[in-house]
Amino acid sequence: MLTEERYATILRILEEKKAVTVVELTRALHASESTVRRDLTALHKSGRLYKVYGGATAIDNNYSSAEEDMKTKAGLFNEEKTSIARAAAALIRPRDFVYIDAGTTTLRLIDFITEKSATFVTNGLPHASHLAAKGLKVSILGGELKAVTEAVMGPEALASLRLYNFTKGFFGTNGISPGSGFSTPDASEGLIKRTAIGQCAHAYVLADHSKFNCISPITFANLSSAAIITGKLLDRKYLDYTHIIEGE
Amino acid sequence: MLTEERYATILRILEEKKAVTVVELTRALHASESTVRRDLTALHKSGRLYKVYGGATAIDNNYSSAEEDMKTKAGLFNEEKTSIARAAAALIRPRDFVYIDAGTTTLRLIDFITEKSATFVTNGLPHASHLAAKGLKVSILGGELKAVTEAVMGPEALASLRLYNFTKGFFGTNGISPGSGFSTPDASEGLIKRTAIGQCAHAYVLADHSKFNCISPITFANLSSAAIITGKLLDRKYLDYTHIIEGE
DNA sequence: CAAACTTAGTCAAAGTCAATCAATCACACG
DNA sequence: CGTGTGATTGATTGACTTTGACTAAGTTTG
Repeated sequence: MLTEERYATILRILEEKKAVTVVELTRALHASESTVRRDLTALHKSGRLYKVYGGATAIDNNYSSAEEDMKTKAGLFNEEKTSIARAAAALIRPRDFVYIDAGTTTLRLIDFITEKSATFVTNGLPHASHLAAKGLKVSILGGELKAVTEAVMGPEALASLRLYNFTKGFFGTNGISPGSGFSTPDASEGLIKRTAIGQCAHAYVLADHSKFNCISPITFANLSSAAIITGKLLDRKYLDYTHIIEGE
Repeated sequence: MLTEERYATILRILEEKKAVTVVELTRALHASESTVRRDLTALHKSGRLYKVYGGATAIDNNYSSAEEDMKTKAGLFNEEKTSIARAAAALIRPRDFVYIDAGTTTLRLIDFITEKSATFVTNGLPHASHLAAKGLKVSILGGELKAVTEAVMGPEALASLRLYNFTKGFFGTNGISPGSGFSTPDASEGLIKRTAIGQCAHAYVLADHSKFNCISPITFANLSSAAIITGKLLDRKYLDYTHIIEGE
């Protein structure tokens, strides 16, 4: 079987089952464990799945580009995310210099921006595109592009980030926990987030309630380094660690 | 069997199965492995399939949305532009380090790229997006975004451009003339083009016949600094100034 | 904390590749 | 009718890529 065929089969299985073990794949593909592992490594590198101990899982694919409307409307906690985006956009003041992190939550934020005198910098391709379409001043970070998320990553992005001093920054996250702070599944993504947060006078993390008490592999900041903007705070203990802004 | 018959058969099988091995094709075509390989190489070069190790896969342009089709079909000199794009894409060799200039002509070029081992850098947002969707290695220049063209501009873009040494670069133009060389209407755009061309070992300007003997305000290169890829060369005098590649 | 399992890395074997070459064929020309 | 020319084909080659088995190191689980 061709390499590409195996890739396609693996991704098809993942789409269906969301998670699969190496052993299951060796049977499905009639290939050796070594080959399956190599395939998973390649697909992981190109961002088409997450490799985990013992197998792989489907990408957390709330990211998207073109068919944004369709996907977001189908997305989870849609109302909550909208109210979060609205609350975040309200924080932007005249002549602010704002960093917007790649990701769907922050993408929604752009729709609610009304402040025309602010300047924006982002590492998300769709974000840059939307901001420009609204007639706002926008720059994009340079660097390698990750296919799935359409986000700019890598050493070049990090270097150019360090030149900026943002007044405000808006970030997405996959997990929030008192012990592990804000965390994300991808290492290079985490590195960008960590660096960007360091360049912001005020950092805000946008998170719906499902992200609380979750831990992802890579921590990119501790709780005290950013305020959290969320829909409805269910777990009051987070008030001990950082400032919380509730939407609506 | 005639060469064209084999081509047709291969493409028909691919359309149905999406992937096929060389061995399967030798049986289906009653031809030797050498012949099948030669056919695949030819079809790959002309952008009608992807050659992969062990066989070939169908081209999946699932990213080219209906909207885009409309746009491209509505454009002027559509056929000529397609053949220019095809000829340009065929120039990309394994491990090339390629710059792709923002603009619609170069955007079309991306559809025909079959070389997976090359690395791409671009200043066009849609270009980066398409390249990434095809699973190619791609970086984007950092800098300010121009709203209309979705192209990255400005001092930051210039600075990061100077770090790269491209093996090949593909550019659009608004005017070509013996006296004023290649020219464009926008100053900052011209500056980017000028700098980028300087970083390319081989530069190619893609231009349909309507661009010849036109002059735009800003000259970004003289004729000798880039080869011209065009559909059909009407004015033979340009052969005195630079190398010309005619599509189809 | 030890057994069971998982992993990245190395290696030889099998498979695949582009390049070369001689054989074949069609066609043109004298 | 024979010879030359160019195009196409299939066999062969040495170089390269992929594969699966094995191993030593690391991780999970009871």
